[in-house]
Order: sequence, then structure tokens, then C-alpha cells
Amino acid sequence: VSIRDVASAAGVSVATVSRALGPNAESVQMKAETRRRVLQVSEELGYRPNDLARALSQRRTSVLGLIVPDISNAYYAGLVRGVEDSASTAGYRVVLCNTDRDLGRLGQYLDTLVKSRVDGVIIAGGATESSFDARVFHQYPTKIVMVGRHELSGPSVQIDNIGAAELVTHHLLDLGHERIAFLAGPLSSRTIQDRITGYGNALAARGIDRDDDLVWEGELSEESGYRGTRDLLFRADRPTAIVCANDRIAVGVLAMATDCGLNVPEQVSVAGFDDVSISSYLRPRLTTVAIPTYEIGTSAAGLLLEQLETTGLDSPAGRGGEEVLLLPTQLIVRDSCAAPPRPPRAAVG
Amino acid sequence: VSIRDVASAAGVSVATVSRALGPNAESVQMKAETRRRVLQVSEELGYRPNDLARALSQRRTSVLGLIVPDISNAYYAGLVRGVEDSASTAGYRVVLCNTDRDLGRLGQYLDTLVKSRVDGVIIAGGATESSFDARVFHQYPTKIVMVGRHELSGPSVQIDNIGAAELVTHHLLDLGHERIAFLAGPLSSRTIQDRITGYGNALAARGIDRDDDLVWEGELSEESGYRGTRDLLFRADRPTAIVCANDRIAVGVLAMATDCGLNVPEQVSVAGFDDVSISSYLRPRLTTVAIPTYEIGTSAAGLLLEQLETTGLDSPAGRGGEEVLLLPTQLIVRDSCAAPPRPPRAAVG
DNA sequence: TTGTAAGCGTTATCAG
DNA sequence: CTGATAACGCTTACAA
Repeated sequence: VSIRDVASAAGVSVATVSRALGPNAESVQMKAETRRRVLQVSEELGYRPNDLARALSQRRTSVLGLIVPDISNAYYAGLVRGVEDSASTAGYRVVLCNTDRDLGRLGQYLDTLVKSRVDGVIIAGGATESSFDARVFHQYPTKIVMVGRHELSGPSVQIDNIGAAELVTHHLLDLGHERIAFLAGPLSSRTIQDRITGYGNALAARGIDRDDDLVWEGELSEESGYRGTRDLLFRADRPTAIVCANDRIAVGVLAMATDCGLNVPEQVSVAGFDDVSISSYLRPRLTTVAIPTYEIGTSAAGLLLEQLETTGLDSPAGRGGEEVLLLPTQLIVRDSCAAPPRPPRAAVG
Repeated sequence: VSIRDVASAAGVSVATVSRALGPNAESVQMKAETRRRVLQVSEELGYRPNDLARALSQRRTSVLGLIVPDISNAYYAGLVRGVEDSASTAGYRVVLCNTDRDLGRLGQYLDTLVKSRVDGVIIAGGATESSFDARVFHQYPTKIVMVGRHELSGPSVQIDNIGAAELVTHHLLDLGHERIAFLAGPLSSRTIQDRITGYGNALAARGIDRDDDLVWEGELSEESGYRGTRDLLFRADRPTAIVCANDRIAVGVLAMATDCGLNVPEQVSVAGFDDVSISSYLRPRLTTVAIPTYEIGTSAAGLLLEQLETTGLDSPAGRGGEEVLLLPTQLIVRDSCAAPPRPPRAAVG
């Protein structure tokens, strides 16, 4: 059942049907009676306009592409949710892509997205110019907004990971800790790099040399936190506090601590990152840094939609300005951090 | 840059370009030299075929719709991931929709999906015939597969929630518990209903009357588990074990238990549902039922793709058979359940 | 082996 | 206010 069926059934031309049901139906002059009839017939026939044809004709699909490393990660799930919400209320659909942090897949996805002529794409989780054929990309009017720091030009929404890490680390420092470990995720992630940097900065600000043995590279998983902690705890001069690159890692740390009979925070302090929903239901309640993932999503979508409304669809590589939205982060102090067990000893070689 | 640009740049007709680059490029007879030239020119120009036009012409979009209650829920995140993985390896894109368990939104999404002419859609999280205009839907060749029990006809993938709940409950019963509470999610969810049924069945099988005061309706959140437990624990004749509708609820239960100074499992046993990644890192490690969410996703996608390959695209309402894939569930016994504190007392009025 | 031309289902321009 | 009709970009008989 196509527009033509409706047209003939209503005894009008396809043009009229299009006017009655089309994109800017309300801002079109036509006899009320005619419109009513078209509407009714279309209703009776169960007519659903073909968006493909419409898009082809209008040169806009009302579809957004969203590329993330992994939706099954709570962090990105919130973001996806935010994007989806604002996109759909603005009348856009969103197609989802998982890269698994594989730059090759990123490139492939960007390619399919361009082929399907999405109006814009949001890339979260890091991308480099080399990860896709930017030259090709710029031939099409597809708009981009990035989430997080990146090597690409164009608008983006970011959070101050460096500052956030400085915040937690200072919190621990203020409590009297001097040997503070950092349980990181994959160092290839820009986010992780930044968090490590912030951690280092805070240490440096207190005149403490960063001990590379205290920075442990792993995954963003409980398992990784569990193993990393074991490593750290069996050291001669073990840390009195552990900052984790995310809350899942922190859960692993907590598990290992209780398995070793170590009390948190009395014997070792633990801090996380992200403030996922369980964090306040762990015992001890986890001190962590809240990241507004949902807002990151809505902001990114907002930035993109703004470009789409603003810019004419023809402007070839017109990727808007370099507008950067920096979203605030918040230290959530709960119960998992306290003063170190003994008064800080003299610095050891 | 369109097919015509490539054609003229290569000095051939658009048909030739289409043959060289089109859908069944390999199964087409043409002079190798010509093909090579087309390929090269298309490469130089950075040509990306317009999938919209292709879809319009071929009457298939290679897009799947996926409708879930909420991706930011770990359960669905796994499922989404599974769907996305098998779809993308089969060359399909997937557009994601969140209903928030709102039947109205479900209907709207189904509508947009039909308009965008997706080849098929996967609906997870419950739908009723009344939630959308099935009559309309059947006019278009869109295929459907459902996840979970539902009132719609057609293929689906399900898990045996009833059996699963029976399993945990029996586990507790075997341990000697007689007063077992159930902390449920929204009773409107079919999944929840089934889990409650299973719980009831197990009780009945042991000749225990189901006490409706022990079934607590709430959300699928930690918060809900926390509050529900408080309710339950302040009862005169309080339960010795609590089965939770999912692991997040169980986390809340654990939190309340330690806040009350109650030891798990010595004083009260707790069991969850889903086996999310943190479950084995809680202390005590959480006994729960593993649901293969990722496999549910891949299976659903598989069922759908199968229909798409099999069926001619014209078969109007041909929604395949009633094939139902029942995925296995597994009781994961860990440390959060043990025998009740005192020997079971005589049944109380 | 390759080119011509008729769709695919809309929208939009231009007359009437 | 409404009706033809030319795009939109690609695929696919049908011819050459």
C-alpha cells in the first residue's frame, strides 16, 4: 500500500496526498475537506509512508549513528540511553554500533553509516584520523560529534577526567595517604590516560614522585580489580589506598580485600570512578566520582541536532565550530576511604 | 558523488558501475578489465553507494529493529549486544528502541520501524496485540520475533523463568527454609509473573502455602531491594530466606542485611537472578540463576535472519512458524544461601 | 559484455 | 487549491 493507492482511493492526485500527510503537512494550504478525506482514506488503508523514499527525495534520513566501544558496559549504556532519548523526541532514529575498541571496526561502521546516509554520527570511545578514511567522509554531508578527547576536529562533549582524578587523589592525600595505587583499564583509552594523568598531577602537587609500580594496567572489570589488588597487596611496601579506573574494578578490589581479611577503609582505602547504581549499596559504600553519562548522551545528541537544524544540508564539510562542551564531574564521598592505618612512615627509597 | 559520477569518470554506463559494485557483484559476468577500471575510479572518487536508493529499489533495507524496555539495564544490554553482533556479521544494521515498558511507546516505535521499512524487528520485554495496530503491521512484509513470553503469534526465544524460579526455591527449601520471601519487580512484567509462579510452584510441591505477605512488589533496583528487605525484616515472623527477582535487588538486600547487622547466609539466605558480572564478586558471593542474555540476543537475531533468508520478501504476513527456542537457565550456587538459623519451628498460623 | 530505460515511493516545482 | 511531472540514486530486465 503506497501513496498511489491512497491517492486513487481518495480520488485525488499523489501530490495532494503528499501535501496532506507529508513532512510539513500543517504548513500547507489546502481545502480542509480534501485533507480530511485523504486522512481518513489513509487511515482505513493503514498506509505508512515509506521513509526510504522520503529520505531519498529529501536528502535527509532523520537517522543518527551512534558508535560506542561496548553497550553492555554501564557507562556507555547510560550514554546510549541519553542519546536515544533526545534523538527520538526530536524525531530521529538511532542505529547503534559496537566497536569493541577496535579501530578497524570503527572504520567499517563509519563506512556503513555513510552509505546509509545517516544525518550525523556520534562517536564515543576514541577515534583517530587514521581509523577511517576522513577524506571520503568529508565528501558526504554527514555531521559528527565526538564524545571524549580525540584527535579529530569538530564539536565534542567531554568530561574533565584529569580534574576528576585529581579530585579523588587529593581526597586520599588529604586523608594522609602517601602510597596510593592506581588500578587502570586499558592504557590505550584516552579516558584512562587522562585519569592516570590527573592522579599523577595530584601526587606531584604534594611533592610525591609517581611510582610506576603502583600503576597497574588491566581491564575495566571486577576480575581485573581482583587480580590487580592481589598483586599490589603482596608487595613489601604495599599501598594504603587504591584508586580504581571504574567502579567495577573497585568491586573486585573490595572482594579481594575481604578475602584477605583486610578491612576497608580501616586498613586500605578504595575509591572508584563512574558512580554506577550499585556503588551506594556496597558495604562499605563506595567513594567514587560521578560521571553524568546520561547527560553526556543528551548533550552529544543536542550538539548534533543543533548542527543539523542550523546548517543547510548541502554545506559539504561544514562540521560546525569546534564547540566543546565540558561536563562537570563530582566527587561522591562515602565510606570506603579513611586515614591510613599507621601514621605515614618516612619515605622509603 | 553518485553512481553517475563514477560512470562518466570511468567512461561506462551506470548499469556497468552497478554491476561492478552492486549487491551481487561477484556473480555477474563482465570483462575483468572493465570491472577493474570501475573499481579504481570509484575508489579514487571515494564513492559510497547510497543504501537508501539501493533499498528502495531492492525492497529490502538490511536493517533490523530492536525494541527493549531499557538498555541501561544489564540484562538487556547483553541481549542488545548479542543481537548487534550477529546482525552486523550478517550485514545488517540495527536500530535501537527503548520503551520504558510503556506500551504506547512500543506502538509508536513499531510504527516508525514499519515506516522505515526495516526487514524485521525483535521485540523484547512484553507486547500485547493491543499495544499496536497489528492489522496495519501485517500489511507490510516486516518479520517479527519475540523475546520472552507474549501474546503474539510467531517465532520467539524464551527462557524457562518458571523452572528457573522453581530451581532456586527448591535449593532454599532443600536447605531447610520454610519461610521464603520473594522480592519482585513490577508485576506487569511477564518475566516477573513467571518467576513468582515458579516460586509458588516449588513451595506448593513441598506442601507450603504461599503467603502473599512474603511477595513484595517493587522495582528491579538496588533501592527496591533495600526497602523491601526492611519491610520484610521488621515483621514478627520474618522470612529466613529471600529470593530476588534480579541481582540488583539482591545487592540491595545484602546492603540492608549488613546495615541491620544480620549475617548472610548465617542468619538470612539471599538468592538472585541473572548472574550479572558483579555477582561473584560480592561477599558473600551471590547464589543466583544465570540467564544467557547474550545468547538470547544471538538466537533471536538468528531466528529473524533465518526468516529473512528463507522467505521471499513478498510473502505478505508470512511470519514463519511458531518456532519457539527455549534457552537453558542455570542455578549458580555460591555462598549466599545456607541452612536457616534455627531448626524450622512448627508451622505458625 | 555493455547500454538504455523503466521502475522503487516520495517530495517539490510549476502550471493550471 | 490541486494535478502533472521531474528529480532522488540505484537495480534490473530487455536490447543491442
